[in-house]
Amino acid sequence: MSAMTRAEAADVPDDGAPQTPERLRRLASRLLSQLTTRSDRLINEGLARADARKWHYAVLASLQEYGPGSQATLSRRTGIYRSDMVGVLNELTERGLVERAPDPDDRRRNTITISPRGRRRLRRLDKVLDELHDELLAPLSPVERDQFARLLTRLLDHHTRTS
Amino acid sequence: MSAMTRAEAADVPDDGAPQTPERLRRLASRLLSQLTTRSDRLINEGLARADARKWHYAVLASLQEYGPGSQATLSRRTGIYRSDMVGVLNELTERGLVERAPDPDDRRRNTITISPRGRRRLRRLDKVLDELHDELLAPLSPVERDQFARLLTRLLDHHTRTS
DNA sequence: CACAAACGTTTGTCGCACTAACGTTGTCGG
DNA sequence: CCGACAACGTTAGTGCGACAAACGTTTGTG
Repeated sequence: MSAMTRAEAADVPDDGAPQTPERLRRLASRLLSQLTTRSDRLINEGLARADARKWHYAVLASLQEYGPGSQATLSRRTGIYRSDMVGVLNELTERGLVERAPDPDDRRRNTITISPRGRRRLRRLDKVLDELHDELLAPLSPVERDQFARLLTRLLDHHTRTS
Repeated sequence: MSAMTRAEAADVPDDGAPQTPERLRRLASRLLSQLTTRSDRLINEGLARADARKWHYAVLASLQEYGPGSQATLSRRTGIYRSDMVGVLNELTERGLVERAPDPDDRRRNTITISPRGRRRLRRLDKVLDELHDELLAPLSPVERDQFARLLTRLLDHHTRTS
């Protein structure tokens, strides 16, 4: 009970390796959040270099694939909260990537439309994100990347149904 | 260019399904952060019910496995920033789970020691976390859980070496 | 002995998920 | 027809996690 305490704190000079406790190394939740921290940083910095944020991409992709929609619709499709959607759309309109116009059929809504410039931007961001994901998933083979994505999708699906 | 716009915003009443764009569904970074959001919430709420936070677990596990250490050492072992470590250790000492005493050999440091109560708490939290991870990984078979953990570990390792 | 480095601490920043509240506008049941 | 209610866009604010900056104290090092 007292023999093996202070094993490295005084004796061993702590050679480089951060010595993560095994309990933590095995914890899926921890692996997830740690990896996500790195991943988010990687993606955010990459997108920032292209004057974009991931929310921009989400909105542009949604508009491209499903056509125009109200802010609330976009909110549901992208998972961005409607509170935060306001700012995102401000940024996108500033850059001329989308257009925000009041919906004549329902004057509570704004109709958001992607612009030609927005489409070009989306294609650009597709490339940027492709490269970034190559970096993110570098240690994995194509097959493993697929496995990984499938596992993530299954877990995410389960926890969104069971919300 | 105008035929398929407003495809669902007006015509279809948007039946339940949130219609996530395919571009987003395939994005590993997005899957990661979405899942981590859910995972973090699950874990945080579960630990909160046991009057704990995940940082508590990290520190207790580190102390148990490697013995006492200074706050800076703990910081490196757990990945918690030294700025935040202060508060965590306050909470842990308040609950009598660790002891913080000035190190006589180096008066800059505090030596943090786990208490018997801390050890009991750690065992309790082991159980709590086991149950929570069962919920988190529910859709996966044991083999798949292992695959998942290995993939995460490999990715994380890669991005910590290449930090 | 001067200087740099490590330690613990306080304070603050940034991004993200999320809540609360408000005024406006549409819907629907009696 | 109207009164209750819901949806919309917007503003402001909360909580949390990761992190930077700066400070006084203490300790090794040239």
